[in-house]
Amino acid sequence: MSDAGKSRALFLALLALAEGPKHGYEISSWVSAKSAGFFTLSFGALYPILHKLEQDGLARGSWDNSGGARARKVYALTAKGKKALADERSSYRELALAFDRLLGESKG
Amino acid sequence: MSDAGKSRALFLALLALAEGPKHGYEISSWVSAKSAGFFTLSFGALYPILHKLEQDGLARGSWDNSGGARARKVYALTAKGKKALADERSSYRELALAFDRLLGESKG
DNA sequence: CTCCGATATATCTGGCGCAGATATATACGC
DNA sequence: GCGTATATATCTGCGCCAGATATATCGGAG
Repeated sequence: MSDAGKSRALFLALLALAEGPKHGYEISSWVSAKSAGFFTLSFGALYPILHKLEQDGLARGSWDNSGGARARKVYALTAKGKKALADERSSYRELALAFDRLLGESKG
Repeated sequence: MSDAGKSRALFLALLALAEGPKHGYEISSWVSAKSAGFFTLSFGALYPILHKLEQDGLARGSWDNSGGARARKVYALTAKGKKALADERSSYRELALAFDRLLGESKG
């Protein structure tokens, strides 16, 4: 198997952050909303990804304790993260093309 | 996460069998050839799938001991298997559409 | 003022899909 | 007789992810 599209959850998280800085809960909501419920990003999948993103320097996380809100950690894509997303995008495009070729050949 | 596209290997195996009955080794070769090497279906993934396909009545397997060839088990899609493939196809289409909508929105 | 649901982050567990390694056996060319 | 390609099969380990669980705060309903 090709390893393209290895982790959907990672791709979706990067996609959410590409629109602007967000905290975990917000990313999860964004994914559900923007995909009309088709995709769901569970917290059990999301948080480890967020930590890895920060650890690998793809996103910068900063605590927002601004008054009257429970503490939330806001993540913003770094330049490296934007590049990683671009890579994921082209991987996805290749994957989709490969599938389309296969699907196109057999039975219109 | 949506469970669409849960198993690429299964989809690829069904796709190979849709073109005509094949045995395991042949399915693996077909996938590599038709995708120009983009996809690879390892035997460790393929054989368990083939057994499950037979067990679930999606494919019928029959041993071919015809003279001068090592014994090979040829699988052919059943009506149920063809329906399963049609379902996989439409699942894939939905998945691709969902991704395209998401990708289209952020950064054309 | 208390309960409850929504917000919010986080970890742990188990299941599943798959690649790679390994085992076994036969056909064919050299 | 030997190596390579053909052929089926299982086992192991790793990575991804859903669901369960824990903890804490905020705002509104009662």
